[in-house]
Amino acid sequence: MGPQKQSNKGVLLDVQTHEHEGKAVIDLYIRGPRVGSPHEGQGDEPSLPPPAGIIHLMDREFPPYYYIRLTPSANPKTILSQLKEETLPGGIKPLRVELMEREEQPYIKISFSTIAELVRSREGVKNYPFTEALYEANIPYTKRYLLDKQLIPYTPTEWSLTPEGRLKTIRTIEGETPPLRTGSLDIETYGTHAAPIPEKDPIISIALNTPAGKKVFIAAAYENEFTQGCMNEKKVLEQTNTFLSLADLDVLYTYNGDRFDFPFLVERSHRNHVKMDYGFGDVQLVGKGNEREARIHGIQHVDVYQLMRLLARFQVFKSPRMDLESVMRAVFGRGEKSLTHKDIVETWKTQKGLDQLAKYNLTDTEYTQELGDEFLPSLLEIARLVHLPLFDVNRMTASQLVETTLMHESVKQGRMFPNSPNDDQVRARETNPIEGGYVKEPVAGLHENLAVLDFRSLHPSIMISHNISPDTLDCVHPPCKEGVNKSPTGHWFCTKKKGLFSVVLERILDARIAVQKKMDDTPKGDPQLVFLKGRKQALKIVLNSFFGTLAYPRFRWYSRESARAITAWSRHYIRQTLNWAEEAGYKTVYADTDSCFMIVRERTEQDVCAFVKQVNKRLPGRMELEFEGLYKRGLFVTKKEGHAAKKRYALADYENNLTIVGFEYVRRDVSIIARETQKRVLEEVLVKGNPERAHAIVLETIGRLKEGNVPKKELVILTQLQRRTDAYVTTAPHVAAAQKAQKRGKEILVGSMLGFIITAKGKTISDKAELEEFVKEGDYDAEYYIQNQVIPAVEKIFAELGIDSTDLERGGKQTGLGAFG
DNA sequence: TAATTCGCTAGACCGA
DNA sequence: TCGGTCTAGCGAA
Repeated sequence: MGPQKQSNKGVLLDVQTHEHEGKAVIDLYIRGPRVGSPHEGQGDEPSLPPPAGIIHLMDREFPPYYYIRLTPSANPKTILSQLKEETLPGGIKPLRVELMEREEQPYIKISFSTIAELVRSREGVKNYPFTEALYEANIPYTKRYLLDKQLIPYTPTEWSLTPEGRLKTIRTIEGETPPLRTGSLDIETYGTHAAPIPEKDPIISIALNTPAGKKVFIAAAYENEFTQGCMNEKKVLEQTNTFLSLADLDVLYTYNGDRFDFPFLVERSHRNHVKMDYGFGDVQLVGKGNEREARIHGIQHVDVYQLMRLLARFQVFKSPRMDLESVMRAVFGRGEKSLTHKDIVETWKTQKGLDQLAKYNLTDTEYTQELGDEFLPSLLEIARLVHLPLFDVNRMTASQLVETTLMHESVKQGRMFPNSPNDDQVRARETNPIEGGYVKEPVAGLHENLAVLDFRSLHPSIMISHNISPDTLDCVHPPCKEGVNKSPTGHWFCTKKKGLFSVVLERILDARIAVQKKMDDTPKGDPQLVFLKGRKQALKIVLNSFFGTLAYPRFRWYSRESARAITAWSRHYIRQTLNWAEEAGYKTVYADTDSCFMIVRERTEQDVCAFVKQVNKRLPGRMELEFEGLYKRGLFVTKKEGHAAKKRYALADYENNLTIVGFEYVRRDVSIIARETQKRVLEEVLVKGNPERAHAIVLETIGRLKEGNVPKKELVILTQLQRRTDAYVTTAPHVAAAQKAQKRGKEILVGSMLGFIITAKGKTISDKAELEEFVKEGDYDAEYYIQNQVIPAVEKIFAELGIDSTDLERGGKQTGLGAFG
């Protein structure tokens, strides 16, 4: 451990594992204090960085283990001595066997020298006659370490060593975390195949964006201020290694590095006999189902593509496509189109336009960097919350975040984790779904002076207020049975002892409120705000994930009755609120799960807020109704079948901002021409109060379509291909378009977003559908876009205003406004 | 191998 | 050619 002896404090960055002399060893990567600082971003060579800041500690005293739960008839002591003597099936000798108690149940804790032995032992141990079940038998080893040691990554950490230099203690301590050093990488490859193949196609350039400078290494005789020409691929790879080592990063961003850049880098390095080493260790590609993950020793590889997908799932931002440029535009409102693979092939063939190639290569790293830096605070907060390295949380799903958080609390409370369900249990759970939230049928029409109220974090607040948790469900105490936590479903939750879920949720909710308070107290423009915003975002994400997992059939802590109780209470409280509003003299026009719309009439915002206050007095615990806003106008439309449509409405506030919910305008599977026309119509109707103008806009759009000069990009319909094209029962337009493209030799991946246009040629709509790239400008079915896109998007709006739009159906031959006006 | 249910709409498909 | 039913996708919360 050597020269770091003087300092035993640092920031824990990563935990990994390796095997040494037949023993599983934990590797801890800790950022020690940086001495001095490198020159930032000047010149073409990174200047020498400070002395390597990463400390590598090893813990050799943490054997992997799991628990055995014994059958009721088994004698724990006898079995303990038996297991101590015995060699397990497969010739495995346990390292340690101990008897222990959890929640008043005896368990045997069985430890092994290596992870491989633990894994191999499971089947045999499971089949012993005295074994009822194995517990905590498939917890990843490094996660187990963080759980048991209660260590939190990215927080200050202190450790001590024995005189022999072995790790004695390690713990998380209070203190500030210094900012992380981040950089980004992007590669370009050359190949004429449909998709690049690492075994065949070379890397032609690599761009790097680090605090020590920006650089493109290109395998060509081309140089400029940021580009260095290299003789060949090997040289490009070697230069990259050197540059990255000197850049001394904590975090390296890529965009899809897991599935593209790193598989390439690993394979091409191998073929060129170049050792990949960015200053500390090599790069590992870990298979995970059909996916791959690229893990770099000592540096956190944050795949920004994975991160953006995580954030998109939590609706932090919305983008129909997930490529770098689309995401940039969705998040920052800017982002230039990158070179296509075809452009790159052409450039490389002719060796003309290398400046462009280098520029785009570098631009992509800049975009990746911007996105990464923007959301790193959120990711860091999640990492701290669930006590896992950035690398792991970067690739996690909602249920994994929740599961990990609950595991930490379980360890703290000395509880055993429930086991994951087997396939039969999953199937049984799937066939028995729970009832969801309440949606009130709206009163169709154009309303004036609307107030919108909503429950702040509805499900979490119900869970906290009624102590809902699988471990408090139907507790044994008689008074609880008829207490305040008796749910409308008839089940009840303990009123004496807080449950696992409630404890965790309350902690997160309190943290979120504290962050909000800090934000309110922080002056505008303070750089601290960025981090606070990120933290708040992260807390919200995790907070909102708990309810869903309770009803998720594969979840360890699945509890149908808990989930049912939550939704039953949610329906109860929203209905209750609607009633109270009516009693107070408001007319309620709509409600969906946690929100409530009512007509204010002659009352003021103060009146509404006073009403909200009254409601809050009557709500239990941490439940809270909030005043969301006041609106000048709101529109609900009638469906084809005559009832008012739920989950679609439009609002205009007193600052003339338009909010559109559920309508075609927000749907990616509708053409831009239809969406934009709908938005303009809603704007005229709700914001400007000018329906005649709205009508004229539609006629004008229909005219443009008929003339045949609407550009392609306004006609594209986006739809995701959710399975292989041959796996569909019916051939929808996007499937038909994909099949045609496949016949032309295009490779189409499952899950990809297809952009298609309804052309003039063909009988059915599917016949006419072609992927955008195969359609010439001007080749579109004007009738389709008029009758099936534009008119359906606007006619229901006009219908609510009493405007006869039958002239639209006939293609805008007439211009009358019918009954209106 | 990883959160839920509610709801709308389209276009294909099928039988009369 | 019609009308009903089913498949599929997407959004709200």
